[in-house]
This record gives sequence, structure tokens and C-alpha cells, in this order.
Amino acid sequence: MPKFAPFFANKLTSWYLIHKRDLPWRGSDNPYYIWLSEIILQQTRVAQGLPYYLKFVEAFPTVEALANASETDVLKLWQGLGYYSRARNLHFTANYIVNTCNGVFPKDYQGLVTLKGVGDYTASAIASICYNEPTAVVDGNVYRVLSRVFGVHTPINSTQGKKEFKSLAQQLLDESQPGTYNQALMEFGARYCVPQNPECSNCIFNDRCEAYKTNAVGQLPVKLKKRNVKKRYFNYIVILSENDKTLLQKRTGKGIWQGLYEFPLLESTSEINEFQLKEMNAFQELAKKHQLSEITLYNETSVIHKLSHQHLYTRFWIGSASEKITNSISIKNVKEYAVPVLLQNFITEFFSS
DNA sequence: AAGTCGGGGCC
DNA sequence: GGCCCAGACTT
Repeated sequence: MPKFAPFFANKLTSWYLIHKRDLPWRGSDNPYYIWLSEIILQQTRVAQGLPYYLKFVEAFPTVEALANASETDVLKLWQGLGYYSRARNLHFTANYIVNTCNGVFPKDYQGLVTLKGVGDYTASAIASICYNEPTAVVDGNVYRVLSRVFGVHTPINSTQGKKEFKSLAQQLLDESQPGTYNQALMEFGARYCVPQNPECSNCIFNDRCEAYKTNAVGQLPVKLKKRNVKKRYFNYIVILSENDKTLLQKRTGKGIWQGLYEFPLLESTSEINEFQLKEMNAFQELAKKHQLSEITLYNETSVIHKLSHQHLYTRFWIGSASEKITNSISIKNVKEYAVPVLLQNFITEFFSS
């Protein structure tokens, strides 16, 4: 264990008490609010998650209120935040807490980590903040700060690295105030020891920081590999009927956007023109089923929607249908459905003009 | 152990 | 363009 561990915790906490942001979940030790905030903030910047937290607390002030909502309503409120399995697990766990645990959250790390959507980080955060259990959190901020200050070059996304950083974080933890200490470490990473161009010359740790000493700040933390981004080609068929109805389908099964809605989707292996679209069996079935009379391409240049690991080259095709399309919904009700941002952008542009 | 899962902000 | 974000789950 590093000799200056006690100094590290003290300096960190002192810094935190001065510089911490005033966030709505801070100051509470109600596990419902802490749990909700932690799920929302997984892989999500505070600035992006904050409005969603406020919306959720207002719509669902208690875990019972969240459990009583429908998954559809929860997904609609989550729309735009991404990683939608978080929303589905959130709703599932709310029901589990209410129906199986008498509305009471588990009281320690071991119990919390069994909840769906709650892993090592989130269980540690809730346990330390709500119950003062000395469990160290390790998130992206912690990896960065510890790798730099203590000069740890083990890749943070390797099995060995995860083990090593968790162990180091646990040794450094101030057990007299684990919740405050954990938040201080993360806040320091988020606000001072940032990924790009941190102000090392004024840093409170620059007399001790291994990365600063060895001029390795820009190389830490070490991360293995780059992801292989795949290209996919989406063709959305936007059906317009004479009585202002259209067709939306729910995405089921595996893959992106599970549980969200979209227009009928035809995926191709490259960008296609109208002739090629009409050659597709799936299109012919759709055209026959809904008696599509004509089809026109809305955007000549594809919309490129970028996800972490795939780029979606998307074209919207507008089709006119007979009045009697089945399972249709009114266009004015489209906004009631949770849809991917890619579709929300199109809907806003197309139906409001 | 490697893949998968979103969207946005920053450089 | 690439990287990262108060990570978790599946295969």
C-alpha cells in the first residue's frame, strides 16, 4: 500500500468539500434516489443525465411509483439517453423491490449486486453512500486518477487491470467516510484530472503523481484495443395513408434499441436506389400487404447515425398507402412512442414542416 | 475474454 | 476522425 494513502484521502476530501458540484442527489442517503442517479449516470456524463434524473424523480417520486408505471412509459421517459437496457432493468428492479422486498432496498453490497442492472460499481456506490459500507467504487474517473497518481500501466479493460484497480481503490478508501471519499475521487477525475490536458502544474497531487513525474499523463490510463465499427444500411419505409395514419413496429429480440419503436425497416448490404428497393422480397411483401401505390426517396444523401460500434447509413422512403392499413397509428400519436434519436430527428423534421 | 449496448461532447 | 463518459450483461 502506498505510504501516502492517508494523505491522498485527506487531500482529496478537502478538495472535494470546496469544489463539489451541487447535484440534486447529493445530500440524500435514500437508496431509491441514489440507485436511480447511479443507473442514469452509467457511461453517461452528469450534464447529459441530470435532466433525465429530474424528469424521473418528478414522474416517479418513489420506487412504488416507478414499479406501477408501464415499461413503455419508462422507455418513453428514457428516450434519447441511450443504453436502453438500463431503463428496462430499472423498471424490472423497481418491481422486484416492491413485490419481493417489501419496497425496501437490500442493505449491503452483497444484496445490492444481485439486482438486475446493478454491477460492482453501482452496488459499491449505493452501499457506501447510503449505508456507509466501506466498498470502493471504480469507474472511468477512478481508473484515470489512480493510474496516473500511482503510475499503474495495467490496461484498465483487462481482467488483471480490473482486479488490480479495485484492490488499490479498496486500500486507499477512507473507511471513516466511504461515501464522501468515493464521490470525492470521482469528482476529482471528472473535474480536474480530466482525460485531455489536465492542469497538472496546479494539481494538488503534482508533488506525488507518478505520471506527472515521468511525463506519462497523456498515456494513462492504458486501454486495450479499438473497436471495430461496422457499417449498416437502413431503409425506413414511412407509410402515409389517406387518413393520416402510419406504421410503427416495436423492436424485439437482441440488438440495438430493444423495446423502442420504428418505421418498418428494410436492411440492405449497401446503399440502394428505388429500383433495388423494389427488388427486395421484404419490400414486395410490405407493398402488397399495405397496398403501397408509390414510393419516393426522402433523403438522397444518407443520414449517418453513429453508435459506439456501428454506423447506420439511413434512408427514409415515403410510401403512400390505401386507407385501410392494418395495425396503423395516427400520425399525431407518433410522439407518444419511444423511438431512437435517429428517428426522432426525422419525425421532428418531416412531420412538423 | 471479447462483444454488445447510445448518444453527446470534446479535440 | 477518435476518445470518453459516475458500466453491465451476454456469449
